[in-house]
Amino acid sequence: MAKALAQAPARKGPQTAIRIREAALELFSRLGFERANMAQIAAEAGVSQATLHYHFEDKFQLWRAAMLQLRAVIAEEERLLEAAMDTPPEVQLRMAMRMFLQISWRHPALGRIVALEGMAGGERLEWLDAHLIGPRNRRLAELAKAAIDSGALKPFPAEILIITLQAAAAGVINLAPMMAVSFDVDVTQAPARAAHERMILDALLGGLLTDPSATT
Amino acid sequence: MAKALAQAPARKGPQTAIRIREAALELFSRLGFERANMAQIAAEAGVSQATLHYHFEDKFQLWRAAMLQLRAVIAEEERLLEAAMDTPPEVQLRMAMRMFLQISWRHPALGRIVALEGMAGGERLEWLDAHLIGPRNRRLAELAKAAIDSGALKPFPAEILIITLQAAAAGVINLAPMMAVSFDVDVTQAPARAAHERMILDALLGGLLTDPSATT
DNA sequence: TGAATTTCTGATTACAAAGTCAGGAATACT
DNA sequence: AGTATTCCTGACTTTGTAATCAGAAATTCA
Repeated sequence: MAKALAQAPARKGPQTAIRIREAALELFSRLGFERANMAQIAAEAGVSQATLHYHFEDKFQLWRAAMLQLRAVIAEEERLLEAAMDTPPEVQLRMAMRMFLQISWRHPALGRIVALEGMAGGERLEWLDAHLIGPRNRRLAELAKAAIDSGALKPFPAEILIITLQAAAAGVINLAPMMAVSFDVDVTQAPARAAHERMILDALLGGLLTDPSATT
Repeated sequence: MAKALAQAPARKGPQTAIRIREAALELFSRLGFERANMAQIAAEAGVSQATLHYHFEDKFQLWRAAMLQLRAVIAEEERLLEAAMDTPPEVQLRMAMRMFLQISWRHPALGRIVALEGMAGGERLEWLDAHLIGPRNRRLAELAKAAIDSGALKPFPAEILIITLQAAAAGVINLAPMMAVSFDVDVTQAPARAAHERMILDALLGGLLTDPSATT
């Protein structure tokens, strides 16, 4: 009966595919690839499990399709960064981190996916590197290198610096369940988010700069 | 035949239980709870799968037993911290972070487990909070609060600060597979580790202090 | 209208992985 | 020696889950 209502257009194709991808993204990011199961995703999307296999060949392909949803987000970030190409690298880096924070709060799935697959290794990480995170990581590392060469950033290995900054920024967001259990703190509240952003951008990034007052 | 050698004492009980726990810890931490399977763990430990169920009731209990192996490590850290109770809180915090880094490099399992379960939530996180990470987290947060009250640390929310610092420190270690794929960098090499430690303790922690030169 | 196409589903299959159990082998106890 | 106990195993059962498939329902097109 609920079905009859939603099923008014029998060829509701693209719409259901989108719902499936959204449900898949949510569950994959919250639970990881193995723990998220097709039945759950189907239920979340309001379709039968067989429908998943009609739209997507197998679980891995569904996962990739869900990941590609995130590309639009990344693309937007890249567009904004391009527009600031002529500013000094340390300013670009700060902008990039600010965008990373905004994106991470708006799309916590991204950070969780990267953390999950980035720890595990394997074919899904290879795929992520090629399609989502690799180009971005390498560009940020170049930015850090440029900032180090110009003397604005302290001379730490650029790759380690970039990953550490991102891990610091995403940590509190990814570990929200632990923050709730250990501290009974809800970090999704606006005040917590604002403090978090200041801490990352001013204190931590500031500690990496040779002259913290320069970009503030 | 290899069995006959190792099996000299037929009641090799405790020894095999230990081997099982070690294998379980390694696999659980590398793959997470679901991806690690009993057959793998049994093979790694050199026993049959049924033996796992002889020593441990089920998979969850085996997981808990493996986690308890890590308690000794944590306990050592706590002991060292107790000995420094009379130093200023910001110095204690720096010590704690230095120990956290050492422990994380020596036992990468810990950080991976915390990241995996801390993102997912659920009964395993509750258990970890009660038995492994909760008391430690809360003590570090108290330390941070004290350092903030004394004016040594910038006034960010202590809980967020502590988790961010740990996430920053563990990030590069946990994400070693991603560092390898994205940058072709092996962060387990000594130079990378030394740079990482300086970055966390001096630059990042320094950025959180009101007077970075105080504890260096 | 009626055939063809697209979208979706219930029922089923295939398989992997957790968990059970009867019994064998070594050792300890008397 | 003989019995009991501990430790371990191969074979089996059960369960959870991905994947398949024949066909139903809706829609489009001729």
